Amino acid sequence: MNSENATIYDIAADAGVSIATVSRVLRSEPNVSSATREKVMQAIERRNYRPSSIARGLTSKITHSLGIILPKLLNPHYAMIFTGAQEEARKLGYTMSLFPWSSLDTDAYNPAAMLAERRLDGLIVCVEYLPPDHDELVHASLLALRRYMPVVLIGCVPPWYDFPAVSNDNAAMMRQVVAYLNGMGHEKIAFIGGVQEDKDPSRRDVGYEEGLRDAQLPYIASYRVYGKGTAEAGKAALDEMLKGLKREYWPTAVIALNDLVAMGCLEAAREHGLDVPRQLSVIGCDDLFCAPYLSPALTSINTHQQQTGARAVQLLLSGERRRETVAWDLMERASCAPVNTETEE
Amino acid sequence: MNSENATIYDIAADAGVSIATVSRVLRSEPNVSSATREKVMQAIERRNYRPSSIARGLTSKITHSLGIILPKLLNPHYAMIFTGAQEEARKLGYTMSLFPWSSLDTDAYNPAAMLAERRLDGLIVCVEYLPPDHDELVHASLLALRRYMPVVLIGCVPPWYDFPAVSNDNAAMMRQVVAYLNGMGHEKIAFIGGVQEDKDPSRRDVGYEEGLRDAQLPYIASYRVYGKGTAEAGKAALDEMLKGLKREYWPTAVIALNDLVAMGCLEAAREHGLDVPRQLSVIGCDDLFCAPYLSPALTSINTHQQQTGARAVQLLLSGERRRETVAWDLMERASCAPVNTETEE
DNA sequence: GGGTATAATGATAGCGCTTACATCATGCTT
DNA sequence: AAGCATGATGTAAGCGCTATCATTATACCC
Repeated sequence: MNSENATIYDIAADAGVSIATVSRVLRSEPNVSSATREKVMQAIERRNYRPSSIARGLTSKITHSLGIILPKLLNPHYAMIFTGAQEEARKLGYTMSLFPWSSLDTDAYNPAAMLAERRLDGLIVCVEYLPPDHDELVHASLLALRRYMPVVLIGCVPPWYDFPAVSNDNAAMMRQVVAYLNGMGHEKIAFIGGVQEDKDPSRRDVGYEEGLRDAQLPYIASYRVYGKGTAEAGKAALDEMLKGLKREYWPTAVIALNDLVAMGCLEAAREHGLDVPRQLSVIGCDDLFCAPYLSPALTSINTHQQQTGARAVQLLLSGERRRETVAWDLMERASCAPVNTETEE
Repeated sequence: MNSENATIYDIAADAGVSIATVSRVLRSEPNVSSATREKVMQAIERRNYRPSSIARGLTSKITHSLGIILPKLLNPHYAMIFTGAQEEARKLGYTMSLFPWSSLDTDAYNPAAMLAERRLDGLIVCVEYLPPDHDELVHASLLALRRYMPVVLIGCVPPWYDFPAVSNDNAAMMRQVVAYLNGMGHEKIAFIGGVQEDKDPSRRDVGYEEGLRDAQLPYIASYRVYGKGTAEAGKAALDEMLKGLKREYWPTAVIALNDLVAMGCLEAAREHGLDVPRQLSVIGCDDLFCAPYLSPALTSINTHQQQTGARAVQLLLSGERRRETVAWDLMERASCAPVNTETEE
């Protein structure tokens, strides 16, 4: 195991050439005679030689390795982003390492030190919804990271950040969702968001408001609550909303920030004896792999996270400094239905 | 962005010492006077200097980076393993990179070349259930990888492989599951496995057989089918089983290889108009995050995958060459219930 | 106080590559 | 046949560290 590997000197000696020549064939430079190239290739083959990316990196300053920062892979949303990014990186000959970190808790473990020592060729940072007062803090962290390597952002990025980024047009997405539900006759449409609001126009909660306006529906504050974006939080949020309203005011549709929250909503609806979708339509976002297997199967938005991850890698490596938007698809399933016009109960 | 970083020479010059001394304080060697150490620390602070792990790796042969090979992160089972491994690695000062590869398709993209160039300090390989004729192939691939770095395996490892490994005692686990169901009165217990059987005694399907024997139940071949371990496959497998049997012979309980398969089973049961758990108990394995949110909530086995990942890292870095087993917990939820003794229909 | 163990520091040789730059055959030009 | 691009190879200087010596300063002993 781990027997000391051959070096470029060994190959040069074996092939009877200088290390510069070996290096040339390794990097497939043009000016090498085919006879020499052949000799070298054979020596490489014979010793099963692989150039050390470490040594290469020291000299050439490029390490062919990227990093990605995200809160947690256990959330399939991030697993999709990671997968998309990782696959794209691999295709381009890059390795991808994970540095878990949530932009929500800026005080916790900070990967900056570890990142600074690794000489990565680039870094992708998944930014979570930020409470208003976190904007500055997170921005400072990002600037610090950028001192060491190029950075591309993914997610809900405050508009004033001067970073290349890939995201969905969340507001437009939510406007479409509201229109979709309204098209089925829903007028009492609730929204269960993530952390508390701020004024970022790219946010989903803002899109929800705009959607109501487009549909000429009143904005009812009680229909809009916030949670932590988890299933438990989603369940608690809907539960509280229902408990706080007389039955006649209960919403007929609820839009969840993401599928985890939607799962919690389904659970809460079940506990309140609400039939989904007959009495309550539920729509999620992210289209997690389990969405079709919930009951009822969850209508959701496929946000093409893998593509988002892949694009981020492309931006990173191309050096283009711009913001991009990825399309989405409404996945119609059983959890949303036209509003029930028969008398309830 | 990416302004050329300070080097050890810059720090040495700033602090008025030699690079050897700077290196000493970096590695917190004892023989440095506190005055000198202080000077150096200040220079480091002032220039915001971080030693290059690349250069370090070249000299010291240790790169503080590990790799992990697994089929796909989109399967939460692997996301859990990765997370456990990654977190443990981070705690120990190591970075973790992902190399996707399934031991099932040995012919597809092979990460060996990329791995050989990276001078990783170790590699974790998640081995999937192997069809009999794959044993040798995969073993050869693993030996090839071990030429470059230490390897620790996770998962269902053929007993004759001479590699350190971490896994569950799958057979014992399945024996317990059969006993659990039998204890609720079930006698017609089906099993939906992964790839076709072989004789590996650590496998879940073998444990299923043993469990039946322990309970003095007959082994009925029609109750045991195989799929690909996905939700779709699970659904198709149960569907076919039911279609192939007269209703009176339908199993009253089904054990799924994992939660994905179990999700498929729930779906199939729904389509066949079977009430779970009144007419059919379903039990999964892995305890995915969505298990409690399925309906009915899925009874499953928590196999502590994160812990498995963490242990693998510990074995890797400690150099211990042995096999380990991780405990599991039965998570009782609503999808399993005592067998229904009333007349059906 | 001369001699010796010990702590503190410096000089320097790699680690395994890439990359100017130098060298040396070739073949073509005129 | 002298002159010169051009192609093919070699030489050697780093890249930013670690690690082994060698060297010097400090302390301690009889």
